Amino acid sequence: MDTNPHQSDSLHQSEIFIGLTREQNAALLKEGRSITFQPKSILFHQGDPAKHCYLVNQGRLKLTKLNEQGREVIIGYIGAGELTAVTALFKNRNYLVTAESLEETEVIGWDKPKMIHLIHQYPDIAINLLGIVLERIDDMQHRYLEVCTEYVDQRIARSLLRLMRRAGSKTRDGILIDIALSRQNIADYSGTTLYTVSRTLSAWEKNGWIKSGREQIVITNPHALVQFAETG
Amino acid sequence: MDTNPHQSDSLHQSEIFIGLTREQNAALLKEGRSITFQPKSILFHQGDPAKHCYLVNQGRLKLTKLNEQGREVIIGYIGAGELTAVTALFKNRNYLVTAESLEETEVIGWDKPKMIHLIHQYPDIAINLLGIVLERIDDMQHRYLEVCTEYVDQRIARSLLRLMRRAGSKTRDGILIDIALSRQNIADYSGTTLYTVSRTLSAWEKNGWIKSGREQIVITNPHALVQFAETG
DNA sequence: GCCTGTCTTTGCGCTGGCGCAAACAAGATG
DNA sequence: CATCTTGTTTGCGCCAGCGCAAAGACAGGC
Repeated sequence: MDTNPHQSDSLHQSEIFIGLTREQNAALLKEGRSITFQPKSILFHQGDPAKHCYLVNQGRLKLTKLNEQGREVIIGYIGAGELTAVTALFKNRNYLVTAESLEETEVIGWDKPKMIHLIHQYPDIAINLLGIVLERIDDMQHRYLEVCTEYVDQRIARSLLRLMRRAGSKTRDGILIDIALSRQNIADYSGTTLYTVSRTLSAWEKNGWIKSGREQIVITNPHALVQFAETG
Repeated sequence: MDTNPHQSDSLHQSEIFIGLTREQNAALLKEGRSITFQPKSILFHQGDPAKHCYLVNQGRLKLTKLNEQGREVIIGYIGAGELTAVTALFKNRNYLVTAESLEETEVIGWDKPKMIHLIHQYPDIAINLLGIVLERIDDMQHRYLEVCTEYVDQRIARSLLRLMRRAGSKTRDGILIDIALSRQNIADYSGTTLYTVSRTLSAWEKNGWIKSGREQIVITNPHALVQFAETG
């Protein structure tokens, strides 16, 4: 599937459209190209020449990064209304991360010349992009600080809380993180190992702070987790 | 000192001016406000309401970030032609880091309304800002990956190499890092402790890779350091 | 309903790196 | 030149967290 996107879905909620008129909005969408990916597809690999920037319209992406030895970390999970690979639009570079769809995922892609042209017409787009990119810096700086200064289990708590805020849905038991998350995934997102994650979650389950299953986390006591994340 | 900046110095070298005409360039400078700080002055504190974005014209700034317990990391060092606190222009937020001058430092500051106005006139400014900010994301993502996956001494090697590229000056013995750097500073920049840095540097000095003194590092064998950083 | 593959748990031993303490070095000050 | 302050080195003990290994749990396919 590979069509022209039209004004629909949850698109208008994205930060990239803030302050744009209906016409500007439509022009932006018209220049983009809608693509739908099956679950577990790779949108792009870290190191490939960066051609397109993507807005997620529906579904969810996992962004990962490898070092020279092949060790992996998860940079983030992004969902509807969020952008990735903005680098492709402004630098002649390779993708900095690998993007993989978790579910069936629809994205809108723009290439560099089109977006540069659009920005010259509607500078508000650039301002919105700056807002989005600055948000990511904030996130990365925080997580960098945390991994440098805090204990592993604090960081695991912070990871769960972050994922809860992005993808939490209320259930009878507590707040379910609506992403299939293995212990390994949580480890890669927290800068630790699956063993340590498993031990830590077991302890929290005994405390009654969470309920966990196979690739599933329900947070039953967010307040306790916040407290723990901040004080250790 | 607090005057109107004029076209001089090394200003034109900054990424923010790329592709601007002489007039646009002048307009941008005209809206900014030049301020000179004595060594070891605080430009702004993390947590203060973010009012101004700064371009360093001369001198050098240290950017640091604290966590809830007061543990500190160094986010980076920036010199002439580089920007900080771009957040101030696009988010109604507080400063994410603390900025301190190392030497006597001249900066140009812009506030939000002026810069937004300028961008609407000259969208290329926004494109340049995006390039700058994306560069920082790249840096933070790399360092995040490194602190999650690599050994301390690899990270110390990478820190020295980064600082060498930013502030290295060739001398008879090797490449001198032209910043007063204590072991503590290197530790805060690498996510470790001053003791570990000291031990590691001692070992490298024995290997003949570096020569170090009080708050001073000369890299005598950069290639060996690169090799070590990548393979451990 | 059984089998297979993936995910999770937990015991156990090990080690990378932390951090105290104490001695030493190098500028700064007067 | 003597003193003071601030930075550096290194020995030593310790522990947070890693990672193997082996067993257990769960889900999906046929």
